[in-house]
Amino acid sequence: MISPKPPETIRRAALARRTGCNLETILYYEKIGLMPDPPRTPAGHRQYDETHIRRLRFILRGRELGFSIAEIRGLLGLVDGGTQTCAEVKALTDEHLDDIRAKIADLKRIEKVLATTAAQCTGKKVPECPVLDALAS
Amino acid sequence: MISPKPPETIRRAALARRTGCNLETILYYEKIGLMPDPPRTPAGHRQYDETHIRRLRFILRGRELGFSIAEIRGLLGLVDGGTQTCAEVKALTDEHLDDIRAKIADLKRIEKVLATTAAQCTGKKVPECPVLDALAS
DNA sequence: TGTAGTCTCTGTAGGACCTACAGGATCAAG
DNA sequence: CTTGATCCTGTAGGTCCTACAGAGACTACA
Repeated sequence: MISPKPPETIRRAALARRTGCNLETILYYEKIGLMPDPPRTPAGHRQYDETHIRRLRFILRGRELGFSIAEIRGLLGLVDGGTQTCAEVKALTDEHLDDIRAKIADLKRIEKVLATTAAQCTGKKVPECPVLDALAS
Repeated sequence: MISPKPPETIRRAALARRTGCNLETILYYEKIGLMPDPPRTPAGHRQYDETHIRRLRFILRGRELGFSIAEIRGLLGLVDGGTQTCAEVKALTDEHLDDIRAKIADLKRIEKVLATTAAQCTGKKVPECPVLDALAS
């Protein structure tokens, strides 16, 4: 009898390729506890699956968006631990929401300015650029 | 005769307070060339003005939004240097625009998920959290 | 004018978050 | 069974700050 669904594991290099993550960073995230210790082959090679891919993508995107490791740990904690009370989760979530909405607002301001700048680009010199004003206020 | 407008300078600690920046980080940004060498008092103390405040706020917010020092340098270069051609500025700007729009999209996805999560918080246990799914796809 | 308190300077060391490499074992294809 | 890619552990390095040390300067108030 053939086992109906072999677990479909990938190794570290494949995980790196599929997420765009640096090879070594995967080890680092494991060391600091952001990524779980994965199962190993008898020879000690790490075996990852879909859940690892999703988790790593989340971490990477979070970092790109300016969340600290601690903040990502917090967000992941909302997923991992069923141990928190609902009130705690709500407080944490609301905090993150405020932060995220502020970031969206800022990015939109930059976007608008850059789009305007790009639109003014018609072969002349750089206009008196209002980029700073947009963000510094 | 009184000089009609004294230049209104502030010192480093005041700049730090008004921007939320760490005191030492100001020196660091000066060292790496993100902030200009400001004028000094006869005794060598740095004198900052409004333009420094605006520039520093821009840098800080940029960092919070996940831009690297190099990227911020690029954005500031759009302001500082009148030396680039318009085509170069446009290419740079468009690149940044793509990045920024991707970030906005991601943040909106997280926002939606978190808002949903928060809304489900009614005193029960943590729901099967779809946070990962929202970002990892 | 003294003197306390806050500020400034330069320099260097340390922390957070990766990233690269060394030296050796393992694996998959031909 | 060899070859080249991949894996392991460990450690050293890079970026981006952050903190502190030790000495000097500025401000306010008695």
